Amino acid sequence: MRPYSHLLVQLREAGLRPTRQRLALAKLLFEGDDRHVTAEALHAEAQSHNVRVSLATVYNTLHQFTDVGLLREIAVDSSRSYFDTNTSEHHHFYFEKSGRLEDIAGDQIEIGRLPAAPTGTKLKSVDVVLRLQE
Amino acid sequence: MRPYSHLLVQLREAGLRPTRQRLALAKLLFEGDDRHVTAEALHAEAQSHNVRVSLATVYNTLHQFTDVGLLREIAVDSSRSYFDTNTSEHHHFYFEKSGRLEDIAGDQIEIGRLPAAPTGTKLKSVDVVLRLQE
DNA sequence: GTGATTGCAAATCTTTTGCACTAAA
DNA sequence: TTTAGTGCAAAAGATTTGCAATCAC
Repeated sequence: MRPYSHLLVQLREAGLRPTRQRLALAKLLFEGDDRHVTAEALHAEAQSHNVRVSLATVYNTLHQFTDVGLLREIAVDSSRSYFDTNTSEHHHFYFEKSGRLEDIAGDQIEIGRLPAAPTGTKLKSVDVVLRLQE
Repeated sequence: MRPYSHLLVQLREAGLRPTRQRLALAKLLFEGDDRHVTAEALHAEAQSHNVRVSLATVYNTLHQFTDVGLLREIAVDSSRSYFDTNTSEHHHFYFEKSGRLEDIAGDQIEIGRLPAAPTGTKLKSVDVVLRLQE
């Protein structure tokens, strides 16, 4: 039995070499429930699982995964980047005090009407954030 | 005739001493059309108008104005903070390549249904960002 | 006067980069 | 081999902070 073969395939298909670091980070990110991570947090998690990865590689990997569509980057706080393992259409609660993000299923928010994208531009995404005070 | 008396009053009412720097920045921000600024951009604008203000004071002032409700902070890019002089309910187009923001009137986007705020939290705002590719 | 505000420079925090080393194909 | 990927340390960029000097009241 080959462990993590699906992750291996997933990386290969995305055109990324399945290196030890990428596989380990993919395992942390994609096994289990959907999650929201910062680079710093994922790096700490890797350390605590005895995965040796540099912070620079964590940053590189998060961006590469985002580029190939395995992750989605969420802008809710101008001081840190969050990455979401759920790439389907959905929205977010943002707990301002704790900095935590929580998914809102796409069908939980109905958007009735949208303005057209300005000429010469293409609508890339509709991001809805419900900011919460705790 | 006292110039900028309305700005002066506005600051006083907010509990902020109308210092030379705050008045000058308020003039740049609130006279004329609604606008979106970064600290860096406002600082540069002040310089070019021969207003001597330090960048640190621009940051302080933007945050103080935000705290008293004269500005609204917009999170669209994890690397810089934008401040919006339009504090009424509305949304934004974000031109990813150029980093420009454009207002969308509140009534241009209809949100039909929203999930309830989780127990123990209060909904502070509903932020909708339409990301555009140029 | 006295307490708030400012400016400067240093510090901090997140993220990126250059480059020699290592590993995957 | 050959080329992509990694780690490190340094650099970069945005923002904050400490503190003495200055200003508003």
